Amino acid sequence: MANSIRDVASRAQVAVGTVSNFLNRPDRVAEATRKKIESAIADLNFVPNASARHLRSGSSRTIGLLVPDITNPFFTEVARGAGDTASENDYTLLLCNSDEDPKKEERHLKVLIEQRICGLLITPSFEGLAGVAELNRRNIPTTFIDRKAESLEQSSVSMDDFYGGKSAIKYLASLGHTSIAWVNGPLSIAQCSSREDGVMDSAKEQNVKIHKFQVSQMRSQNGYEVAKNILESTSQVTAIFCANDLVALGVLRALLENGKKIPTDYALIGYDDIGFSASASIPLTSIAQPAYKLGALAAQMIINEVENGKKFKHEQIVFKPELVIRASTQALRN
Amino acid sequence: MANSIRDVASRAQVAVGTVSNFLNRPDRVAEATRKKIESAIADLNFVPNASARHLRSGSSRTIGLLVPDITNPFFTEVARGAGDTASENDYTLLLCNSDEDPKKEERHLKVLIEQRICGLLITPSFEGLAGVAELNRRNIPTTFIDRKAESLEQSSVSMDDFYGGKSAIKYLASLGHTSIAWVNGPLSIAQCSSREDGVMDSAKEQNVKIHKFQVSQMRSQNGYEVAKNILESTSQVTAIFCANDLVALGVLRALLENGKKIPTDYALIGYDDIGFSASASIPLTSIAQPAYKLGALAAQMIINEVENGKKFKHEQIVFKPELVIRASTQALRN
DNA sequence: CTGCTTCGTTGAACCGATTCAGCCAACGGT
DNA sequence: ACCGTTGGCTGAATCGGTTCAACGAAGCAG
Repeated sequence: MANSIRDVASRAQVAVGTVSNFLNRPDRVAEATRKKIESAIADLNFVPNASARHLRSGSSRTIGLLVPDITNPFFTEVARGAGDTASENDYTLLLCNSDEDPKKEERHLKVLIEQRICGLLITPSFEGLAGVAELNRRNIPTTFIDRKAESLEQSSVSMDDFYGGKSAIKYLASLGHTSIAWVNGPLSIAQCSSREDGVMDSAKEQNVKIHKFQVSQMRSQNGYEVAKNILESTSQVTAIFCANDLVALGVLRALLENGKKIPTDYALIGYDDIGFSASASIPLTSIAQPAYKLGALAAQMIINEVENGKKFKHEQIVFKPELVIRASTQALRN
Repeated sequence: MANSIRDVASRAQVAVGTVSNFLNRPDRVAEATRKKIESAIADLNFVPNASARHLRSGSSRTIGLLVPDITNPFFTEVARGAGDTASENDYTLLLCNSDEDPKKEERHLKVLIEQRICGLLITPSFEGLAGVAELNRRNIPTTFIDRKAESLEQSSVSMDDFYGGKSAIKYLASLGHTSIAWVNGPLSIAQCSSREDGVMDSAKEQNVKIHKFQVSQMRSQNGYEVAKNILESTSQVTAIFCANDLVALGVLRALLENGKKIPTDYALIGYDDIGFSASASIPLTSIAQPAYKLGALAAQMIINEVENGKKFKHEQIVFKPELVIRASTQALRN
């Protein structure tokens, strides 16, 4: 059923090597021959077999992307960026979602190794470094997304979380807020911990008081639940900063249900600037992260590394997030 | 660097065929031999090469999933379901996002053919049937997701959109609404057209008046924009039904900005029941579609078809969507 | 002891591409 | 006329698995 390069060769009356040249280095093939091969390919409806190509050439032209939660719009955007870039460079992206489950993550890594991916993009969670070590042992280049690499042996494309945390507090202080609730996720997640450092640093500088709250997972439902604690707390909080938008949306819903007005009773800031934040019923001020760009750039970098081999030098690129002001924040009325 | 089955064989002092048997049919291998091979594999850190396996065996154990918009949480869930099921059956899922761009869709289909996928899952948009014909010509089984197959030659897993449209109107009528705005997407999309049929059918039955509005794309921003028309319309609309949740969320935001109260001024219903609807600031009543299940079942069906070949009989499975009542709807005050 | 299975193992052929040494004009310089 | 170079083409070897006919040994029946 499926035609091979040999069928094409015999129909075009040329050698198999010539067909291969036509496919990979068309400039090495004379005009007349080219025409013959082209029409043979069209007649036979020939499409080369990627497995055979990969086997012989030694390169799979496939990169893996392993994300912890494809449900989070932030990662969806990362995947879109990486996918588009891969496509443009004639690479195939193999997207794997671990659902924050180490078992699934391990299984996916095994599949990726079987596929002989030539590069891996990964957002390492607290665990997940064991699998990465395995990849390293096999000399498969790995690039971190949204988490800075500690070692100079690998590249990363990440965000300045310290700066992000800092700028949110600075902005709230500039609006006159002096008592701010900070709703963070697990400190074992690098991003959360850096953002908290930024928050505390800025708090000292601006002389505002931070009241810490914590969620176990950074999902909407968790934000909804923690809001109760904020409302019941005796401190005179006038602003709330959440470690991501999903949590902030949960908080927002709880506050409105309790008859609070945003931004008058509370100013509210999220993090990530996912699409839903702009169209939330009270559009959310947020710290924007260029998720698509993160994915696209990371893909570009790993492709460069794959193609330039040893002479490639690793980079740790760090973007500064950007404050996006919307309706959920305003100056404190005096 | 990478070890082959031959390295394993020589280290374990057995023939390559035996190692292959160990990998694929362990029961055919004696206990003692099994042990030798196991330790050789561990020593060499051997992982089989998927390309070589696929090339010889003729089956890639890979299924493709082509979605029109990975940004839409509905499709993200479909992908999650399909991915999990594929994984459980030792298949690899190749997820492609066409971004509703026919060019991208075509490119992805070419890649999928090169990869020699053994089955394709696709949500066909108005276009995109040309590519599918190509797949058919190559005898690659294809299963439609969220769109019923017209032909008995292929399977599909879809939703009863007529019923969904109908039940939303029936519910609103039961609350006392008699003048309802219906915000639909392009009728060229099969789902939209069926939902509209259901809406109109129910309207006649219940004796309510439908006011039609239309968006060109089913995204939040489009809903936000169309809301203006609803507000300006002279008709006494008391309820709004949108063809999906993203649009409904856009409408919701616009209404609140205009000082309207939900559900008292307007009852509002969406479609899909994406996660964000439950945690919107006014939780959205919606027509729930089991997206994860759709993806999971479709994957299971195509795997069955791939493995049972000709004796497999195609099925068109149709689920009934389910009304989920939340705060955005209530009985009309008289 | 012979004939017949069954079980476990062997190794060469094969899948469909790429690679590369080698070949044959044709051309240009001297 | 001779030699070196270049451009275009050839086809066998190869990548790393799977498959399968064939084979030896063991077990059992008669």
